[in-house]
Amino acid sequence: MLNFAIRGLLKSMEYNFLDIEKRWQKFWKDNKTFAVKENANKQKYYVLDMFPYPSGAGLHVGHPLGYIASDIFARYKRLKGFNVLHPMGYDSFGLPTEQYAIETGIHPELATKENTERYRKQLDQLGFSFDWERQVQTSDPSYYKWTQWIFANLFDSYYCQRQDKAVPISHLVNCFSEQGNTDLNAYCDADTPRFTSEDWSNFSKHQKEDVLQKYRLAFLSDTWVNWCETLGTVLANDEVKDGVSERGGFPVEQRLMKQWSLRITAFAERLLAGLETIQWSDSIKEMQRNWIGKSEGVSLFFKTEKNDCEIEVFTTRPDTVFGVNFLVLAPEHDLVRALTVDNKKDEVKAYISSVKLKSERDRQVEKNITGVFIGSYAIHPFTKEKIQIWISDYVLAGYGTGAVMAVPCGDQRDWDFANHFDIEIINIFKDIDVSKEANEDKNVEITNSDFLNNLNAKEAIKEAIKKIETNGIGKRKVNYRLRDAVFSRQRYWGEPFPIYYQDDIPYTLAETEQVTLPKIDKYLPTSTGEPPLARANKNDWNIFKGDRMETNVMPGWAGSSWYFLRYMDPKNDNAFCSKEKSDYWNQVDLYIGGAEHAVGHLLYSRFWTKFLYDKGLISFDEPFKRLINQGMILGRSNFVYRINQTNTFVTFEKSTDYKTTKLYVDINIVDNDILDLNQFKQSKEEYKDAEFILNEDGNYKCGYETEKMSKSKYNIQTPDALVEKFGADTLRLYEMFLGPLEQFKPWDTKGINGVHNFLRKFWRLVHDSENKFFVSEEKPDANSLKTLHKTIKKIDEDIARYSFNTVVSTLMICINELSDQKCINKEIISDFTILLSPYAPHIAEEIWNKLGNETSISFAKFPVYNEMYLKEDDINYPVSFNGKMRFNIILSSESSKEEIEKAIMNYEKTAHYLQGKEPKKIIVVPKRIVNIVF
RNA sequence: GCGGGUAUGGCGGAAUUGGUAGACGCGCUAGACUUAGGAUCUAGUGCCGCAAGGCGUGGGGGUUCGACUCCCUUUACCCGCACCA
Repeated sequence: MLNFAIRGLLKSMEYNFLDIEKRWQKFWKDNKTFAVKENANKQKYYVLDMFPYPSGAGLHVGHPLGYIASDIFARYKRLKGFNVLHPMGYDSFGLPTEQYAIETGIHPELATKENTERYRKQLDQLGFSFDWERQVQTSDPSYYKWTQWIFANLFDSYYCQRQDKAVPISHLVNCFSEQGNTDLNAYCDADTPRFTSEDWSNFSKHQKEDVLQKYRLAFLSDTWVNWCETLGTVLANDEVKDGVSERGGFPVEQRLMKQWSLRITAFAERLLAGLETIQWSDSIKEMQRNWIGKSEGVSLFFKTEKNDCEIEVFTTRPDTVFGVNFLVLAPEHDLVRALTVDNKKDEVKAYISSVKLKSERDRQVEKNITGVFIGSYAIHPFTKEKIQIWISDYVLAGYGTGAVMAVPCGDQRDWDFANHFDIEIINIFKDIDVSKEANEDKNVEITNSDFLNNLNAKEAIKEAIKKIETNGIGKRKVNYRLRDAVFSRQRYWGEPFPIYYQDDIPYTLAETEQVTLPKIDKYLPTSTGEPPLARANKNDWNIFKGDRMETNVMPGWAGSSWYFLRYMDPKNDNAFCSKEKSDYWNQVDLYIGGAEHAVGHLLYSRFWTKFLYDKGLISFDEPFKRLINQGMILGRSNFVYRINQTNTFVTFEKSTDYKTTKLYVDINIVDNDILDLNQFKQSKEEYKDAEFILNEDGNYKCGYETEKMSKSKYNIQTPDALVEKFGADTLRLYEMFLGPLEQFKPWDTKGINGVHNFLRKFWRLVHDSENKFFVSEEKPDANSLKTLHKTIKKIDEDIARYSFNTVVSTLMICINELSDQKCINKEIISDFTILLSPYAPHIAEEIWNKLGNETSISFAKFPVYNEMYLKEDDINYPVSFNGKMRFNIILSSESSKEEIEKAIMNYEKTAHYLQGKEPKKIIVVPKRIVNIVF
């Protein structure tokens, strides 16, 4: 017994990570080790993490993965002499907290405070080198003041297409009063009316503002939304399932609502082009390209038979224009009402309301072909023939012009539609059968098409556009799928708009005024369906101007679109960030975060950055130079198998012999897939009397599956328990050791002992049996120098390609070799400690300190690789026969090709592998390999 | 349907420009020290085979003296987008 106690004590004396880690975390905090200042003499490096939303659930082992990688990189860059900006903060506005407030009545601000404090504790225990002096929090009024400020700037700007940049709206007003808008090249809504300077001066202030709204980069517009009456809110597409809200199952309808939008579409081309200048993964760039969805074609006008209106269609295939024999409009199209003939009105009305009940997603899933002929006709611009006008939900109001020229022979959807409604299919393709399906192949000759006959698609497109433009019936046009970003949320926990209304005209508050979130009694919409902020009375607002304040709030991505700039100058009261500071810190050099933000956050921040650049407020127009998306860490869920209608659970091996139900079991009561039966019985009342059918070893073996970590799957691994058991250094190393940063990988704690042993092995190398630190002052021997420099070289190379997992193995190999060499040389150990420090900073500080250093290892000098130490006198050549490696032979590195050939031909084993044949060819790659072909 | 990615031992993974496939770690096997081991140390460990040898990077084909790596083709899985005119 006594023996046991002493052993336990000795073991804890060995490498006492708990004590070491606590001590150094305190040291860093007390000494503000990682607080950073601008320093013109030092080269800057900016390493950023996607800041977390502080949820109530806290961190699981997947969260810190990216933070560990970025921290390693930041620490590495510091050792390399860079002035490193490595901040952290919280994206603290958001729905879950608001939902929690609705349920409990607890103010989101309070819940947010608790959550951020817990996050901070969990982050601190992992030893990150964040500069917490620079923390930002999007829900903090001193932060969102500037989010509001940027919004107000967007409101006061329009996009000038001549200068190709955002310009103050006051310029536009000047143009209007001097020359109207007829000769203006400014980005605006398609339905903007043309007016002269005289018109402008005669406009009422409402009319003037209506016009300006068509140009402003932040503007009010009627937008189709998924409105849920019962919840009193607008829902995102994925919150709607089968026409009802996912939460609660309440009915949802399409409704036109006045909402703030941001004119991101004005930046579409630049957002596309900018992708060429940044180092992001191909998949993310491709997703953004997809999202922007550029297509080049022509917009073509079809006159209508009776009315004097024209229908504009967009097409990428003007070459097929002679195949057009009907038009299809989106049911929501503006002209539908005017073009519907009297005896079709009821049918059209019924169709439109049936479409309105379907969400956009439903419409996409729907495969039934529906539509209505609205009774009137358009005139084909070339053949002058009468063609029918239809409406159908396969045409989307939000894409292109909301109308298509139907070419049934050349477009499968048009073909299906024509086929379904028995409309004629005109064939314009030579020797192609279109009676079974449309021909979408462009490599065919066109016929039956007047001036386009005998051309292929490519030539015909060119010709068609030429003719369309000279005839004045249309224009070359670039179309984007990207839509303007809806910027209003009918919620409470978000940034209030710096907007008030007077006579229903929106005005921004003065720059000196900041509106903050008013206190309200409940976090729910009003009984009339107004957003929660409408509950605030006039004197609940810190500022109240005009007739009413804006009661929507901004969306979650508002604050995160520019936070990387605020870190540069987090306490500035006079600007969102001084130009001086943003000039110094400049772009984010390395940005690490999850791929789930591929298009949302990453596109919007690019947009805001370009806007701020246009305004001359920053001097770069792409925010994140290099982006890395860390892969998700998946959980490993365990299952038990209950035999149906019984309380008996059968072990995995025998589960197929019975009819069973597979149930999740908490991974905390399972060890190596073996279930702890007692704990299982205690875990739930219904399991109290559970019976078991065990396997041959007398154990209950659980099934397992690898899937996303979530509470409901009982497979959450928190870092806390692991830090306590193995220490933060071990956890950091282990998360990196799991595999490539960008890959998805299952979490499994089995291997964690391995990296823990590595740290202990290092500790034991420099401590004697009494756990006394000991290194030798002698000159290092050649072998150890070789080991060290091999390691330095590989680490430099690996970090340069963000291969963090291989660095861990390299460090392990280094310690294995130094241990074999019994190397406790002070110089070698010092350098190794520095190499290790970005990964395991606590143990590194401890050893560094014991080595006699008084300052933190964080600013030590990264050892420099010296080729000299790796020189080899002998090379161990692998010798292959017909490409198959047979044996190794040690030869001098100085040997010539001839000498190598000779040595090998004389080698005893060679004859055996030649099987009596003569070699045809001997390939010698110096210092690499020898291959004998026979 | 379109776009992007992945596939290597029992497991996580390594192999950077075509040059010894399986580094490193887990697990497993045997042994040592131990009253004990979920500690430590030593040796072994891709598969088949007693061996010689053969086979091996999802499948098939090709280029090459030599292919996990390059080309063609195919399968499975993951991610994103989609009646996009």
